[in-house]
Amino acid sequence: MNRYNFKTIEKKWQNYWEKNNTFESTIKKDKKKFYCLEMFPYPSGKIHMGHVRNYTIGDVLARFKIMKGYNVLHPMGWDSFGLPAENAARENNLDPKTWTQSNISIMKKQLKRIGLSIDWKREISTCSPEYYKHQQLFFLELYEKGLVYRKENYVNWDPVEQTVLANEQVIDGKGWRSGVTVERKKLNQWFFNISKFSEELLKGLDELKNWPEKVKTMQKNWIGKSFGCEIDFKIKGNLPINNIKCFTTRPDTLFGFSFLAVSIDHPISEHFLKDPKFIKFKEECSKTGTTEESIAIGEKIGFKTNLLAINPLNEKQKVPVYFANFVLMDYGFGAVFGCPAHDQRDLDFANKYNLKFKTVVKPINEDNNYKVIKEAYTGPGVVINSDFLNGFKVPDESISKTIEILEKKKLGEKKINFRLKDWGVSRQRYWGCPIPMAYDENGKVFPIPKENLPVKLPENIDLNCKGNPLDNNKEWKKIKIDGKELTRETDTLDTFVDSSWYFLRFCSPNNEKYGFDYDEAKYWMPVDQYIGGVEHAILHLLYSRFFTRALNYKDEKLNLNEPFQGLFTQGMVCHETYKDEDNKWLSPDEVEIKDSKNYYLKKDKTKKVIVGPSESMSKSKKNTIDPERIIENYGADAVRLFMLSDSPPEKDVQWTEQGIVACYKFIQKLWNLHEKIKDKLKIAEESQKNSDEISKFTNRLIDKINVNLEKFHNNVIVANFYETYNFLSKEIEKPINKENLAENYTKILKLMSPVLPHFASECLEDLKCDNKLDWPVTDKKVSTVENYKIVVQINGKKRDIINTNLNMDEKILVNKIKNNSKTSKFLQNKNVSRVIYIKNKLINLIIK
RNA sequence: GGGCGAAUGGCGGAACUGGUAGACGCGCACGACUCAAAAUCGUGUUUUGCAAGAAGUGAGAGUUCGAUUCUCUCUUCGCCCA
Repeated sequence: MNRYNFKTIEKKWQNYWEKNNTFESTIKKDKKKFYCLEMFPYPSGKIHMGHVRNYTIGDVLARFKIMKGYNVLHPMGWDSFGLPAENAARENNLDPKTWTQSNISIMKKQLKRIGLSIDWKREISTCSPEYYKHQQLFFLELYEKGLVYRKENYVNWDPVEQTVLANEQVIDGKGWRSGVTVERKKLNQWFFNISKFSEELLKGLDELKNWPEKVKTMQKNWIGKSFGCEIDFKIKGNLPINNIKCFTTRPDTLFGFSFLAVSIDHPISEHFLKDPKFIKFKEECSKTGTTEESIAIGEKIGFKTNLLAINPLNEKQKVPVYFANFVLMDYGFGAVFGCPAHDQRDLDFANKYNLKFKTVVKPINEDNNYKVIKEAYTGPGVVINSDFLNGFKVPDESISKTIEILEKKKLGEKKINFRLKDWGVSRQRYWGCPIPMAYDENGKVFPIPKENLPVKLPENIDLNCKGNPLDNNKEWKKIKIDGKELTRETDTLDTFVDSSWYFLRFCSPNNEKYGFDYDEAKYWMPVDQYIGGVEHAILHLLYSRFFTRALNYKDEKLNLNEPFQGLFTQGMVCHETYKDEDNKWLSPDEVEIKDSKNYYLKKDKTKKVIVGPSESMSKSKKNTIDPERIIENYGADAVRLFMLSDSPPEKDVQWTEQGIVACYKFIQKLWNLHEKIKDKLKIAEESQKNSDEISKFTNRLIDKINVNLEKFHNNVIVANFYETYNFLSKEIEKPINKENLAENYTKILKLMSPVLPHFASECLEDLKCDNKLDWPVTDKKVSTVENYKIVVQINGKKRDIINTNLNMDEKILVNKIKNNSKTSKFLQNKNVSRVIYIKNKLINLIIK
């Protein structure tokens, strides 16, 4: 028996697909389109198992849709701008372009070995001027539409990296990469006005029926719509300040007012800039980061002013005004009223500065003497100690009625507030898309004329300088526009901008005039199925949703709001972690498994290995497995099979050597079976009666695979394949009709081909079948109704399974059960008081 | 602290709209082949019991003829936000 030689066979089919342009996609208006997209990779140097899982899931779907007759677009590209290239270039004394391009060519080869149904003619790379010149044009268009603006803003400044960090790059007040405490710094930055779309982006989520609820909830929370009230507090004091506006979601606790806290960046701060104590306080504040998290965890500190704020509902009450580090200028109006009894942050603050406060909400089962002492009460209840608000139910009634009263008295106004802030896109980096702007000596902004695009990155730069290399490049910085001497913007765009429209570029990757062609984009968009890691649940997806809207804003030429119709977020690939006796990480290659409990060092078998928990593969823990080596040893089909088996795709999967070996062996077994079937087809009697068993099985299998593919139950599909093997290997031992076997076996191979494309293609060719890969349909001629197995329950307990005919009469069935040796013993001397009969499925006899 | 989700054999996991719990794989055990091993093939594998049977899907209740599935309370874990 021939062994299945995956090396030659996989290469053969990959060459075949490439030569025949099998996966090249063009617009075919008569066909239904399907745009299948996986998140494009960052070209870090090597593909990792996470990529393999991601692209296998996508590939199975794309191949399935192709076979179903859809016109499928399945492209691939490179998210090739970004910091790692700069860092690597600095370390190896290379330029980022060379480093990136060599990584791309390596990774492309590796991806091709997985056997993906990619249309490589559409390959794009975000770092190429052919890509980013369009992005610069979009930037200018958005600028014209008023969606891009420049403002001075406080940023998280990483003093080591010399760059601005996004909030999510600040962890525990420290830079995610440098680990150094982040500082606050004021810089001129470019912003995208994403907050203009807050409401739309929130509402749009309802349309996204094929998105995981989890992701939608995360986006909802991120956008953070809150209903509340804007209150104008009158201010008394020795400064020309008459009022301070606050936004609050809890106006119903206004009688619990104890202090007013404003951000250190609040406009009133200019009156204090000469006070050295205030300057000192400000410096102290800048030590804690600006993230909501660092503020929540960090100590709450305040600076007391001589100002007093008057409670609008009780003019006699005057409370102190503080500057406080926990109030953010860009949320609401940069000022909050403090109600310590019902907000933990306020309570911590009040206790620190010995401020008096009142309890104004009590839980329902407490009496009116209820008092908050150490823990703020934020739950539902009833308003107390609040004059005319007393008795209102918290929260719904109390909030809406308080707002009503405030509005009537002209003291406040109902307001909706969003947490979502505008998107700062300026990065002080070299390896990114240059922002096509320039300034005169007064700082006046001049957009680069569109005909001068692209603004290309200079080459041969010095990356080892401090700060932004572009800023240090005096020649590049100089530019003349209309005879005017100007200085270029030296910041580059956040790489999230690059990935906010690449799905549009794939529709017309070679269009030189514009980022995409409207007709082509209208045909292919939206992406029918987008697949990627859940770590992009918020930012990348939200930015892409914004950018699509922004491109369509005002002219509506694109006529598209939501770029991703369907979204699937796959889990990570995990592996056990190993350490030696000195607590140093070990890679799986260094470890030998003796039996399931004892692990030893390969090079020194007297030394035990400490096995840690399975965690997502990462270089730092050394628990990575190199896909290239695995494909080399076991073949692409085996890897694909393993990536789908074991765990549902949305959950993490555990990589094990045994698992991949089992998949490899299974393909061998399928091949052996294939050889047996071929023999059988040579000798099988044509006259042999047509057995329905195999047809019935195939019919059921088609139904199952269809359902499981649509629902991404990929692990169940693999189980279905194993069942199929088990069934077929027994079935072919029986006498069998030749035609019937050939027909059904062909169908089965086709069902397997999205998962095992090389293997299935080889077998189909070997059978000299038509090479047309159409998706099998069930054979309607095969009867499925002859025998029904019915579950017999007595008092709800399963006692037997019996064969019946379709829709058997209840009385006959009960009689049958009474005379059945297995069930009759439970019925002796008992009366059947009730019968529940679900035709063709189950019968339950209730006895007393 | 809030929101969302999960919990099923030794392990990963399956079970359609409330209708046979444990599919399928791994592991393990036994057997066949072999001088032997590997590979391969076969049989078994929730617990308990010789068996008939009984118990059993994190714990406790509830609805129902019937609950892994629905409701409530609790425990643990995960993710996100804070």
